[in-house]
Amino acid sequence: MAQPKEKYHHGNLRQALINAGQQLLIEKGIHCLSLRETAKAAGVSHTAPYRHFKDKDMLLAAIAESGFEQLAEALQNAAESCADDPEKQLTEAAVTYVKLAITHIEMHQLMFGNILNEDSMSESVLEKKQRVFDTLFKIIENGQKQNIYIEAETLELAVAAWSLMHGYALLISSGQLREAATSLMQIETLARAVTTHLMVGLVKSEKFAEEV
Amino acid sequence: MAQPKEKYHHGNLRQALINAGQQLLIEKGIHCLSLRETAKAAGVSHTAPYRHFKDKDMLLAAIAESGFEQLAEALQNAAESCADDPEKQLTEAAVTYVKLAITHIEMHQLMFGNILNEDSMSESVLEKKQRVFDTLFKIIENGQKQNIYIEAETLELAVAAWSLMHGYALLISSGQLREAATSLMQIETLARAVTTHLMVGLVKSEKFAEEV
DNA sequence: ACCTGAACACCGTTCAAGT
DNA sequence: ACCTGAACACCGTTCAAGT
Repeated sequence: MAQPKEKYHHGNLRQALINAGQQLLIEKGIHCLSLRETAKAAGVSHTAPYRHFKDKDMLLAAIAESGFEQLAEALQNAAESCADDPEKQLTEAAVTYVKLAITHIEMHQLMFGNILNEDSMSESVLEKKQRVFDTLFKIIENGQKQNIYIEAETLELAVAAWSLMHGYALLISSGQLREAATSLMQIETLARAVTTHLMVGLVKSEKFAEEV
Repeated sequence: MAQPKEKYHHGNLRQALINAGQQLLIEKGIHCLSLRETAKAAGVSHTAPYRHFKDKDMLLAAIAESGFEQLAEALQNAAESCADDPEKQLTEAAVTYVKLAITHIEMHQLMFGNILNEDSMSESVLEKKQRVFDTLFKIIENGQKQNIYIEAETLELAVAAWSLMHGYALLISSGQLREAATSLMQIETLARAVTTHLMVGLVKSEKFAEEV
């Protein structure tokens, strides 16, 4: 009785394939994740997945779905842990984003590495992906309401913040910043520094005082 | 006489393979670029490339090399076009970076999409890659010398700037910002806005005046 | 030295066939 | 309905063999 979806020989082959695929992704990397091996790991023939996914991309998107969910939730938690301090909210969100990205490099690459085609994402995947950006957007919006952030377009500020943390995470995870930061602690410290630079700006404020 | 490297039936099979590969990369995308097709396009058997490249990754790295070179040069030109104005230098570098990334999406993805293994890059590739970051670093350094940018670690500021433009370019090229900007003009406008936000900061400067 | 062709162990996908 | 096995057209890589 338990679950309503008792099937052929799996309780739920769809979910079993997603789990097996996620496991393989973590263990062997995105470029060694094959449909055939995923099916084998789930104990079915290599054509069985086609009962549940139109093609390989659809399986990958389904695997990424839980990643988007997890990321949105982590950002949400980070934001809620310091709801009274918008600046800290943004810093913590950035650190959370970067940490999650580099501790789940393969998953992050699947999610944001241009591997998934937007067309091969179901509505529920797109919705979860959107939630990631929405969380960030709300942090900025909140900071503007509390009169901490400048009154520019919220979207512009959110894109700036997202670009910064996303770019930083990718530069780290692709090894481009190996000379600047290697240990997890250095990476986090640099992440905080970089986020602060965005909040405070690169240009000397005295200069603006002069100009204005 | 011309070139010293007159070979079997190609003047220079190595270069012919790089060119053919680059062509295929642009036409069909990184995931449809195969060694076998590249060899075929260059008019040799599918095993001939192994005379010139240890494996497929080495061929890909060689293709990316010219991309790094081109990018470093474009950034250099952008910087030189306004050597007297550090703020403009950074904005123009960012716009140049983003433009090049999105007009050569496939190449940019090969260069920065975590496809190439650092280990499978020759010294000359690594050196050209480094030049990209160096150009950016020098723009910041120059701005600091001219007393325009704050006196923090140059490396931190350069990483912030690079993260921002890199993240923005990748978010654009992977379609994550389709709702925020679609046309090339919108993309450029948003790039300028985002770069300005980094330079000026998200946090209201009055707030700092109060605090200090 | 430089290139080829056959061979190997993999892919993703399709399709007729089985229960 | 759900799954299988053979088949197809691709991969990257190795290796003995050709000139």
